[in-house]
Amino acid sequence: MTDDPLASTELTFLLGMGFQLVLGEFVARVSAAGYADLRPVHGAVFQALKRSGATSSELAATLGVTKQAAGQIVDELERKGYVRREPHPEGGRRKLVVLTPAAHRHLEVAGRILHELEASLGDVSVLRAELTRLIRSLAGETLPALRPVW
Amino acid sequence: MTDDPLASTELTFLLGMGFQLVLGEFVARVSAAGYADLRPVHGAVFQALKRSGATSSELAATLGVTKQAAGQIVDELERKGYVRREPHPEGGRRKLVVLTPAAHRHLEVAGRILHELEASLGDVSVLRAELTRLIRSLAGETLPALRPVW
DNA sequence: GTAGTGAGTAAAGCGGGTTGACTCACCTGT
DNA sequence: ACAGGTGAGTCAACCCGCTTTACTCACTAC
Repeated sequence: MTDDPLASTELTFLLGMGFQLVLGEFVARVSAAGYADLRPVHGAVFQALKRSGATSSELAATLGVTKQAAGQIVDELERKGYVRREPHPEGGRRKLVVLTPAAHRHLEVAGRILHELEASLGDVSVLRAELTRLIRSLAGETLPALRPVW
Repeated sequence: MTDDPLASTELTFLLGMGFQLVLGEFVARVSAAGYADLRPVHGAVFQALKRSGATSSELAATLGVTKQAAGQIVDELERKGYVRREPHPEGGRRKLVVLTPAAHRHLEVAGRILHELEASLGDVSVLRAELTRLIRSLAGETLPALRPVW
């Protein structure tokens, strides 16, 4: 017990493995809930758009990718019925990308799954506090985009 | 302070962001130390081979990729002078991939950087314990391969 | 010997991004 | 009024790292 190999494993690997396991479990449950056509990056898109939408260039900045890549993701989500491109209220060539009701339903399901998952892990309040401290000490005030990392 | 936005952030995102930040800092320091030609997966290869080498098929299993992908990685590291293919002592078509002195030097540098990085983060013993608990509860005894996730 | 097994390799394909070039709507200065 | 600049969007080409498919070859078992 005291010689658990994890005790001598680098912190970096512990973080990576923890993230990989939690994310894998989340993706599996979301997929089982009928969303096998969505990748984690699509969840990030939904989060970014859920308040009042955004242009795809704004979305690109949030996701930390080029605007072309963001455009491709929006194309795909539009084909699948999760977003629509509307004329932008401020005009120009801008288009406002907004979520459809299907996307809002997905957000509810994904949120529920995330909370169930977190609850099944026991008391994670200490872990949350420690991670928060770690993130603040490395990133300072401004949090970077969580790049698609899978 | 009590309304830190991170307090209401999903645990999954906290893990991902922590991992991304720590890994990014590690990669930046390793790169600055003269190893800009190496990706994290190469570090995983070095770890897997450092004791007594392995065949590329064994390496593939460790990394969680196909044997062709492992072969390509070995090709690249061989070109860069970090590994050699030797005849395998047990014969067959097997080849034993072993590290060159350059790779061992890299392992020393990377190890030192990891420990400096961890030390600069203050007391991470609680974080380590919590992560260990999380990983055990999701993965059980057998730890999965840490897939290249960047 | 002949058939099977398993390591290694060659080639093509693919997913998800980037780079570069372009169009078009709207400023802005003169 | 209109010439030039600016920024959003999009098309096309490319690239990287991995997978899939198909094969060659060394050895083993019958």
